[in-house]
Order: sequence, then C-alpha cells, then structure tokens
Amino acid sequence: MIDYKNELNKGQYEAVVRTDTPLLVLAGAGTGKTRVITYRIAYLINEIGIDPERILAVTFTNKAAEEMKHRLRSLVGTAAGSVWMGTFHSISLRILRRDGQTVGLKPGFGVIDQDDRMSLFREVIKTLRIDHKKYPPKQYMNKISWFKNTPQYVEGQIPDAGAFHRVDEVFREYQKRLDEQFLIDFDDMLSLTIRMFEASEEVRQYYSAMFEHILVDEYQDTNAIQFMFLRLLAGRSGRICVVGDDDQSIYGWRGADIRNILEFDKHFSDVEVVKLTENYRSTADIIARANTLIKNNAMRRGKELTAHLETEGALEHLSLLNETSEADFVTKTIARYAEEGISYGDMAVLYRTNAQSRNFEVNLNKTGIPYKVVGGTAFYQRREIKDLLSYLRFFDNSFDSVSFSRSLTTPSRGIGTTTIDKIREFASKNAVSLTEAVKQMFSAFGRGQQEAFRQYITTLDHLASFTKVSDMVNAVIERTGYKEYVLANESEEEAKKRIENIFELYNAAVAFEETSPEGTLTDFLASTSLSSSTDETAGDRVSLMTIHSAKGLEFDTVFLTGLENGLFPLYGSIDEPELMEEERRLCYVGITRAKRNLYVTCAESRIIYGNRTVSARSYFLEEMGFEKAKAVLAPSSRQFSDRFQNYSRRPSRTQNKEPLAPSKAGRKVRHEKFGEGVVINTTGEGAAEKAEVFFKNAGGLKKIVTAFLTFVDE
DNA sequence: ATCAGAGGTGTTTTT
DNA sequence: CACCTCTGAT
Repeated sequence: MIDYKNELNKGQYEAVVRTDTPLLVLAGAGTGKTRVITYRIAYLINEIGIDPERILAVTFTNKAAEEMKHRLRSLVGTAAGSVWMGTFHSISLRILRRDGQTVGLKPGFGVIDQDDRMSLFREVIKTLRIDHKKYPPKQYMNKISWFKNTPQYVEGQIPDAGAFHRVDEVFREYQKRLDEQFLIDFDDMLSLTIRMFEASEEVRQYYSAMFEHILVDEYQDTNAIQFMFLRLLAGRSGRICVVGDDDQSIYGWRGADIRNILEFDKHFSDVEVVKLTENYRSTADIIARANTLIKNNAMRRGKELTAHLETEGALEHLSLLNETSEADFVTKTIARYAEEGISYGDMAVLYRTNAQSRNFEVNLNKTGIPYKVVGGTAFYQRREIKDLLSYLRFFDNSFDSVSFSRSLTTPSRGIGTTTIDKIREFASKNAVSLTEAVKQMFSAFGRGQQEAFRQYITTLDHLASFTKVSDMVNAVIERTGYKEYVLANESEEEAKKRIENIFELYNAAVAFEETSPEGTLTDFLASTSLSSSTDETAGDRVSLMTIHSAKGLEFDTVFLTGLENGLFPLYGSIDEPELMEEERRLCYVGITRAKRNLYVTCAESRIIYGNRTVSARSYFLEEMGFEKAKAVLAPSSRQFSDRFQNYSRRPSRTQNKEPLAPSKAGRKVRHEKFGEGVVINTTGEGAAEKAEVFFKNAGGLKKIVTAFLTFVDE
C-alpha cells in the first residue's frame, strides 16, 4: 500500500491526484519530477483502477523510459510492464507497425539510421548534379528534416522551391528513394502517425479511446508536431498531464517550441497548474547561484527554487590558463575526491561542445581514472556493428539498397560500386528486389563475380534457417569471416576493440530476446536505429558529457567547464537574445546537476580549430555572482598575444596562418627505433608536423611526426 | 578495386 | 584540428 500523503509533499501530492482535468506540472530541477510521474501512474492503476495498458507515458530518451519503468515496478510490480512507455519516436513506431498500412506502409518497413540517411542524401545530390561544395548534402538533410517536423508537412505540403536551391527536387528524389526501399526515416515516425490519425478517424478514435491517461515528461522540449500528436489523442479537455520546466528548455535548435509549455493553458481547457519549487537535490548555495542566473531571462513563467539541503561541500569558480590546466585541475580534484571516498560514478565533467572532451580524456587517461564519454559514437553507429548489421538489414528487407551495397562490399569480395550501381539501376527500372535483380543479371557477370555472388547469397539464405535473432547475428559473424577481415586490416589493438564490440552485438541480441520475447528481426533492427549513445550505461566511472546529455541526471560532484564567451555562450548566440536565453537555460541545467560540489571553470585561452585563441570570461559567471577569480597558474600569455585572436566570433580562416616553422631540412636527428638520420624536408606544423627523414641504417626514407625526433648536435 | 595522400571543409547541442 | 571526399597511382 502506498501512503501518497506521506511520501509526497503537498505540491507533488496535488500533481498526483488531480486526474480529472488537463494538468500542467511546472517542476523545477530536483523537485521530484520523476517521483510525481511514477506515483501518478501508480495512483491511476491502484486507486482509480485504470488498466495499465491504457496509460501512455512519453519520455525524452529511451534510457529515461527504462528508468521510469524500473521505478514504477517497485511501486506497482509487473503491471509496470504493460504501461505504454517510451519516446515519441518509439511509441509512434509501435503504432505504425500495427496500423501503418492505412498510410501505405508495407508491413515489414525498415528504419533508416542517421548515417545511411546522410549517404542517401549524398547520392541524391549527385544524381541531381547539384554542386555538393556549394550546397552540402548535410544542409539539405537538415532542412528537410526540419521541414518534416512542421505542421505544414504533416498536412501534406512539400518544401517550397524558393526556400533553398532546388530543395523541392531533392526532397522528392530523397523521398522517392526511401519509398522504393520501403524505408522510413526518423522524422517520418511522428509525421506519418499524425497523418494517419488525421486520415482515418477510425484509427485516431481507437488510440484516443485506448489511452485513457497521457503523461508527458520534459514537456518544455516538445515541438509543434509532438503537440499535434498529443492533441489528437487527448482532445481539448482530455486526461493529459504534462511535466516540465520552462527554465530547462534547451532544444529550441531542434525545433522544440517553448510556447508549448508557456501557453499550455491556452491549448487545453480547464487546465490546472501545479508548481513544484522545493529542491531536494542540491545544497542551498548551489540553488542560490542557479536562481540568480536564471533571473536574467525574460521569457519564462517565473519561479524560484527553494533549497532543502543546507550548504556543505564546495562551490568554486576557477580561471585557468588554458585548456590543459583546466583539465589538470579537474583531474586532480577528481583524484582528491576519490581518495576521500566519493565514487567515480558520482562525478561528472560537463561541457558545451563534444570537442572539449578530448583534453579531459587525455588527462584522465594519464592518471588512470576510469571515465566514460557519454555521447560519443553510439554503439550501433560503430563501423563493425553497422557492417554486420547491414547483412541483417538486407536480409530483412531486400529493397534496402544502402545495406545491400554495404554488406556486399565488406569484407571486400571483388564487387565494387560500378557493379552495384548497375544492379540498383536494373532493380529500380524493373521494380524488382535487389536479390531478384542479381538473379536475372547473373549470366552477365564474370566468373569471379558469379562466385562471389553465390557465396553472398548462400550466406543470406542461411540466415533464413534461424528464428532467433541472436542466432542470426551469430551466423553473420561466423559466415562472413568478418573477424578475420578485421584482424587482417587493423592494428592488433584496434582489432581487439572491434572484436569485443562484435561479441557485444551478440550480447545485445540475446538481451533483446529477453526483453522482447515476441520481437522479430525487424523489431531488433528498428531498436538499433532508435538507440543513441546516451542510452548506454556508465558503471563506476567519471562521466564526461555535454550539458545537453546531462539533462535529467544528477551527480554529487560536477565540473562545469569552458565558461568563456564564444564557447559558452557559444558564438552566434551572443547577439541573439532568444538564443542567449537558451544558452543561459543550458547553464542553469548544468548548475542544477550538482548535489554537493560544484566547480565552474574557464580558461583564458584554448586551441580552437588548431588556433590558440584568447577568450573573455563568460557573461554567465558574473550573472551567477562569481567575481573575477584569482587566476590559477598566472597567465604569461602576453608574449604570445599577437598570435592570439579573440574568440567572440567565429574564427576566420585566412587571418590566422601561423608563420611556417623555420626549415629543419638538412639537420641531423635521432629516432628511438631508427637511429640517426637526416631531415630531407618537413610538412605540417605544430603537433602535426612531419619530417621526411633519411635513416642510413634503417631502411632509408621515412615520414615521421617530428615529436618523435630529437636533434643531434653537430 | 583498392589505397594512400592531398586538399578542402566544417563544427553546437540529438530523438 | 580532425574528418571527409576526391584523386591518382598501383
């Protein structure tokens, strides 16, 4: 039995039991948002008697869904498993799998992942003979992705020809190719679902009636069509409860519309609003900084956090000489806390851009502190994984030409792009599957290629004899000789890593079978396209991540780094009030991740795109009430200052050519392995500088990074 | 068909 | 700087 009154504070209780009208819960950071959602679901099931299958709970990430399920299980037991819980995308996908035929989807349609989608755009740009230098494929991808998230697109419009160079043609061609291959992309999941709801009142009614209660987490980061989705299901006065914090809206760049939360009461009728402002996570002084910072924003509903924990631990701001000393400081402090008994998993280093992770990695590596970079290349994006999955993808969908060509060419078997293009063309012209095309063209291939195709097709046919996904994965690993291929082509170290990942893929398939016993290969593949790197769990390691990735997380000790104008706030935001507010919210999110210790650092200079760049302290430091900090490792930058540029706007390329290093040609050098030699010439500069050296006793001419050479005095 | 090297380019954040 | 694509040589 759950004692709702005692286990929740007044506001939380109110948010849990108001189940009869649209409800907006404005939940500040650390005010027990997840608690409210899980208790509310428990309340709906246990006290109101709602069937768990009739509850829809939307989360921001897959990981958040998992965690919520986990917590819900401890409240309501196995019923937790029946609740519809997931991201907008995963829920839409589930709906489309069931009813997608109504909008013309083929039952076994596949999902194209980010990378393959990019390659598809590249191909399209090429066939349309658009100059990819002037008009990069990536821009088309972004624009079209953006467009697919607008209500206009959902209503059936296509991009306006005038909007961007030939964007309408690119859109048509891209969409045509997706359709031909029976694939949908990320954005289609939502837009097709909404189209389906709008096209078929019967289908809409079905789901609308099915979901008696809808809960949405992180509502401040929903976009226009996610709102449409909710409105179609909930109606104007439906049973919907959204939880969010306008001060933590940080995805405006992705189309999230902060008005969704600011104007919630306009969109729904008889809205109740509950504000949660009691913070149970952070100490009082951390909360104080967060409050003074966010006050500088104009676009907000307005609320102030009240701290429940007394001040203890550290709250410091440090100004470091450069990125290396910043990393040094962070590493040493982590080591100190570790000695004091704080576990690594309780510490996090946060930064604005992924590129900043490198310095921390280097330093932590040196010290042997275990860490985990959250948000690097996702597991399913790794080359070896994509290579192996491409066999399964093509096996699963014999129209998927991207996977066809990938699987056919790795490991290489004497069939290249020319041949593949011919097959594709044939398949497209005659509207047959690629396998069918190969069969019909078979006699036209040379003997070697025929043999290669025979082997390839046997491998695929072999897959048909399995029912379990893990067996298929295993068969691909064994039959393609992929491990041998890796061993032959990569360094020992690299090969080891890749092979480990390959085993991990098998494990993932086994895990998939456990969690979804009914799951098909199609489902498994779709789950791989949906999963992101932030979904992977950390273990007892220090977390390195962007502030965006840190959303929703908390740590005992947090390092908020790189507080410099141009970096955070990022250049380009500084002159745009709205963007500046989003940067400030991002900073607010960063601060409020910390429970006990918070270190806010900046560096006086750092290397950006290869140039050492001086930057001014972030505006946010003053806004947080950090006076100019004593410089740690006093700067001695004056002597270099003429080489520095100010980093408040994007560095330009032309101004910053460093003078070429004086020629080292002709000088005698020594290399640890190759012994003495003479420099012939050098290329590159700085750390990338290479020298062509003639070693008389070790095989003659070699190219060596100069860092590995020492001059020999004559 | 494959590879190494050169050259050009982009960089915020991600479901 | 690091990545990617194109190129030309093998």
